[in-house]
Amino acid sequence: MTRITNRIRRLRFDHSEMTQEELAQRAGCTRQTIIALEQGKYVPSIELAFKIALAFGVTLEEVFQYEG
Amino acid sequence: MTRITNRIRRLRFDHSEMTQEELAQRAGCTRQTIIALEQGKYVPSIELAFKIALAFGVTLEEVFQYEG
DNA sequence: GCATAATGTAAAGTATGCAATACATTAATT
DNA sequence: AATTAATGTATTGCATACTTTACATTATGC
Repeated sequence: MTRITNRIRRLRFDHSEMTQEELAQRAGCTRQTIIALEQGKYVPSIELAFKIALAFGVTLEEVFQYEG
Repeated sequence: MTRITNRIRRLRFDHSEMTQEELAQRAGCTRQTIIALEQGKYVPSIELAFKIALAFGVTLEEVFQYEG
């Protein structure tokens, strides 16, 4: 019932097809976490959300959206 | 060891001294959660962070900062 | 066909966000 | 001084983010 969506998978491919592994390393989390996030299995903490946005060089809102 | 800070308390006073109770109601959480957040006792979920930003009418980054 | 890279699935354990409840303290007003 | 509003402290409990480890599947290239 969360209202948070993300564009991680799309952003990965927009960024020269960055692999899940590489994104995980850049964001300082495990590959499993990236997989789960892409599949919408859970919503990241704010800290991880910021790190992922940083890994892509975009703002948090460009990666994660709140569907009010 | 989290690197997340917030400006909730300042924003409350910038918004006609909104009380913790009123902010809690607008954000859909309890007053205890607002208190704990202001005291830096924990970091909110992304969902709550978005709701708080909405309550103030600002972006998430204007409320929460990642100290890289 | 085989090797390798990329992605996916599964399960167990730790840490913590947040609610809920109850009580204490500090203004501010009359 | 007494009342009320605002803020703070403390505790219990549940849900879930995230890690770790291990194994399975699906490309892609030689």
